[in-house]
Amino acid sequence: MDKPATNIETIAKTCIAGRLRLINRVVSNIYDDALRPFGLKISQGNILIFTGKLGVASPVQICEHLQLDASTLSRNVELMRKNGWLEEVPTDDARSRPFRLTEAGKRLVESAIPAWEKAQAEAKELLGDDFVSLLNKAAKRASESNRA
Amino acid sequence: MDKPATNIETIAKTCIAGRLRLINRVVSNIYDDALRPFGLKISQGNILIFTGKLGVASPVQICEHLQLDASTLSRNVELMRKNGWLEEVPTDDARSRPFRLTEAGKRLVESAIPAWEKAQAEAKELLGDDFVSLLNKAAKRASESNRA
DNA sequence: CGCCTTTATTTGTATATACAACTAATAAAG
DNA sequence: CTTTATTAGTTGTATATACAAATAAAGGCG
Repeated sequence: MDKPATNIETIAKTCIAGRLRLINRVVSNIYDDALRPFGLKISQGNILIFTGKLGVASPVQICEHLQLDASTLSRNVELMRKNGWLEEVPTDDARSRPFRLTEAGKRLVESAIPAWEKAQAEAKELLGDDFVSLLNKAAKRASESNRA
Repeated sequence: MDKPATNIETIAKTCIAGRLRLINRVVSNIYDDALRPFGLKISQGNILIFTGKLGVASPVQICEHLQLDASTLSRNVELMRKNGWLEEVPTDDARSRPFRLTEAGKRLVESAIPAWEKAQAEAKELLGDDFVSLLNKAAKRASESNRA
């Protein structure tokens, strides 16, 4: 046993991506279930939240913060624009297409907060406090990683 | 300040789902990059790994282990079957459609192990040892959660 | 000013994901 | 043994995601 050969068993038991993806599915489903009455999914919710925080957001800003591919965001924003939750903001740089929450978008976010709280509590209960505590640091590192 | 009103700032800073999704994107990209030379994505890789572990796997088994929707798995298995990595196994219960790795599937998994190891090391480095240590427990809980 | 590079976004294409509805087959009830 | 309920998968539809390529507008340089 000089070299501990990595085998299928080992990967099945230790793969970080596999575990993360599994947890991500379960947790995203918790939030999606809670937000369904509002016609909102957590994927879009997080974009709305960050947009609200920024006031006026450019796609490139959101993509950096959330580590989203630009093409992914583009389509997601388009859907939320059609839903009346986001609106474009005029700008001098014609390459950029910044946007902000509409009034309807703000009302949506406000009204969904109790559902978010419920999902958040359920997720915390499921994953355990210690894990959740470490999420912040890990997410910060991931958010700042520059692998492009 | 009787009731600490949850506001947009709070959600932006604390949403478990948002953080998990972000980490999941970054980490999945690490593995997908590493596995790209093999025409394999980590989403499929994990299904192959679990199939290999089980020997013969039924869709419902994989879905339970990985907390995947049956329709998701169905399409994913179909792709890997077309790629020659999975093959159907005859069964007496005509409702079930179990499958196993083909020889090519086994070879693929074996050949991709060094790339997986590289990605695994990179992910560990990025997320931190303490976080990775807690992943096991959290994933186990998520895997056993029964929210259907 | 005109060319070249960089930056910001969109479009084409493919996989991942889930929900709802459907099909088919076994199991359970009577 | 027939009817009903349960179980296993697939298909329709919609969003999420990323990569590659295309578009378009600034910015920099000679």
